[in-house]
Amino acid sequence: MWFKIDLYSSLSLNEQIKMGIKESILKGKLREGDTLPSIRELASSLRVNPNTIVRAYKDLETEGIVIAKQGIGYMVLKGKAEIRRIVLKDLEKKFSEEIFRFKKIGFKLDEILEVIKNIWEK
Amino acid sequence: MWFKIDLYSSLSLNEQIKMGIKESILKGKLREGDTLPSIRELASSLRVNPNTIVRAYKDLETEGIVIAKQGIGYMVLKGKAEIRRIVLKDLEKKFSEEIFRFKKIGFKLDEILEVIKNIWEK
DNA sequence: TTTACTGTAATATATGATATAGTACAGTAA
DNA sequence: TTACTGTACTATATCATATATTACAGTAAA
Repeated sequence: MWFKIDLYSSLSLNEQIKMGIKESILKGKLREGDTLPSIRELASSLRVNPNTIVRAYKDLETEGIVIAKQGIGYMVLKGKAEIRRIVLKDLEKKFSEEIFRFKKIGFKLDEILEVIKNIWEK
Repeated sequence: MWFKIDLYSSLSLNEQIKMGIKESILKGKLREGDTLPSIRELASSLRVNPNTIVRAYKDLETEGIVIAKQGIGYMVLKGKAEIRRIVLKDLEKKFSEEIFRFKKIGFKLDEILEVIKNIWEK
């Protein structure tokens, strides 16, 4: 498969799978119009329960990234550029609450940016 | 009390309490040498189980921010400046994994900084 | 039509993290 | 002695996450 599961990640399996599919699109391993690996196939190759794949695929469908076709499979609806935008939006949502907390406490934007740069350089 | 608990926060009670104490120091409501509210007192004022406060206080002690004194209470060991540094380090740790993921995928630092700025301006 | 794939649905169970409940013990100080 | 402190321990509850299992339904090719 195009990505692997890290049992020690802070991300849940569900999130890792969704991210894995998005990354696959970004890397060009999946393109608009392609079908995702079947639920049972991905489940067995990642050694994960099929229900877990079902949930991830449905979430991706809700996000508008793929569409389900009974008896056929899941088809990719978005290309690289759109996924880039979506993923950056995901990041924004994920960091929002924490950043606001810091803003409220009285930290300055530059201090936060500095933290990000520090992480980046490691 | 100097802070409140948000039952709908994405942060656990434990994390909210630890953050609440740190913020209290940053706001000058708690100073080096002060004693924290007693475990039972804070538990009842936040309407939270005493065990939850115990855990939070012990975590703060592990971080070196307070020290326990049997029969007396918990005493604050750090001032504003040190807490500022600690809290920024906390942020760095919290964001690291996610930022690295983006770096690895091929995003540029500037794109991430842009996301942070977007959040900040809202 | 049969076969072998697809997705879908539903119920039950397991696990771990988090928080609660309650009781008992130990140190401090007035 | 009294009334506060922190500490320790065991039990229970809740929720999110993931697993296990079985059954049903759509698609396509032999």
